[in-house]
Amino acid sequence: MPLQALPGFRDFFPEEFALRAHIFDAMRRVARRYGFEEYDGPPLEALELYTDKSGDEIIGQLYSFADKGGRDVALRPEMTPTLARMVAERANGLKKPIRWFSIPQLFRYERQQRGRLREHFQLNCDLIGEPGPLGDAEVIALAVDVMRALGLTATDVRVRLSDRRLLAVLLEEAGIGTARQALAFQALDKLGRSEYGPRRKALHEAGATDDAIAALESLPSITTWADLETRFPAAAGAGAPLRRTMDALDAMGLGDFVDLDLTIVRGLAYYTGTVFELFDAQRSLRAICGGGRYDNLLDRIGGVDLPALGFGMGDVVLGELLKERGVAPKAPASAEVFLVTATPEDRPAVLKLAHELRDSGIRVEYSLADDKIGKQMKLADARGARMAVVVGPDERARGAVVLKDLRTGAQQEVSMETLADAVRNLMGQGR
RNA sequence: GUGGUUGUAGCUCAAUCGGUUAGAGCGCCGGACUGUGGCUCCGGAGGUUGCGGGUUCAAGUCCCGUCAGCCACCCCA
Repeated sequence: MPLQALPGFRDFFPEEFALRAHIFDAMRRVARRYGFEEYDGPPLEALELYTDKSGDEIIGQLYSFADKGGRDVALRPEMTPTLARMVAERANGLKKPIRWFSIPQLFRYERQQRGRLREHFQLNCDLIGEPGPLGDAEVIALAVDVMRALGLTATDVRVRLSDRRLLAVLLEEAGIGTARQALAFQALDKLGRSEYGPRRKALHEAGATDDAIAALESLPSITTWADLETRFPAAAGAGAPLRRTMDALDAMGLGDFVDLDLTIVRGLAYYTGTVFELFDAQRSLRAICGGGRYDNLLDRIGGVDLPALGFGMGDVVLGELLKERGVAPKAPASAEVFLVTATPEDRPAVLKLAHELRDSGIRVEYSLADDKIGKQMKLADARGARMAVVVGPDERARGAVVLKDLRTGAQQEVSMETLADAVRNLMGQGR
């Protein structure tokens, strides 16, 4: 066996490529529907773009090396620094809010697992220059609509939504101040999992009281505004932006997808407000999508002080979910019409007709060898062709061919001049 | 990076206690059905049992290493 693809990298055979194209297509269609414009940047960047000011979380698993000129470079692990640079370059000339999206291939060097490779494609949508909660709703709605465009419903996929501004106040009220906030965020993220134990201990050692820890542990049980206002009457004000975001999603008719979930904090340190993740409803896969508001990041990276928010949605977990839910596309028929020669003398007519059909946009194939009709028909069938056109001497003498519907088996004689029309006519039926 | 677990045709799997030439279904290729596909029948190709070492008269099977997949951790784009 020849060399395989590197660990964590994928070969896309036609069937897999069909799934990828299906996902990309839904992403593009929906993003454009929201008025987002597509952009891209280089897949290889200077290492310092990531080590400098970006979140330290990523640099440990950068896919980096020295190029032949001795430059330290890295395959991009995320799109945000590139986006920040590009926006900063033209910030003055761009009408706000900026709505941009991209589907970059991203890389990271780490041990692969299911749903987590060394390479993936990720839809990135960012809304820049809008501080208000309607912007948050807009971006979350976009993510949800990609799910819907792919045939997923509120019983397949859930949005878990929180807000760091609200969390900070809640923790403060519970007796966990800003000094211990990072620890508390980590603990919150791990709550209910086996790794929570050590975080709890760390919190305790950092001086958090038993009451404060108990309050933190009760946050997952808060799933409605009523719960929140009952438990933290004084903190409800800090939840106002989040509430307006959720109200907007309700008004759009997408409320069914959304759960208030105070355990969502996101790993990246730069989030400053709304944070959200999309999961499969059964929670058996990793996150499909994650994002939030990062109002200070553009200033830090690009030197342009603009509020912003966005999300990343990877193709790997999403593809697995589509297969699991049975909404992945079947590989499309490679040819719609298959032309068959009865004798070698029919070849020129087949070539002419095939080319005319192709010119009119129909997917056409024909046997390249002078096989017997039966064998050519077998190939037509294997290709999934909707119909076959048999070109033989008898009909050809009359300027006609036989058009056969491979689904019903019915066939009719059609003049060569009207073949394209007859084909289109037949394709219009059924489907 | 750490720990656990699994590796047999393209795919899904079989092979007694360590015992002849590692099998089957599907798929693929070819043929029969002689101007018409699906069905059926016949034939064929395809394996260094992931790779390397060790134990043994004998290894797909036991041991060690390694690589790869999966799971958990780290981390989570």
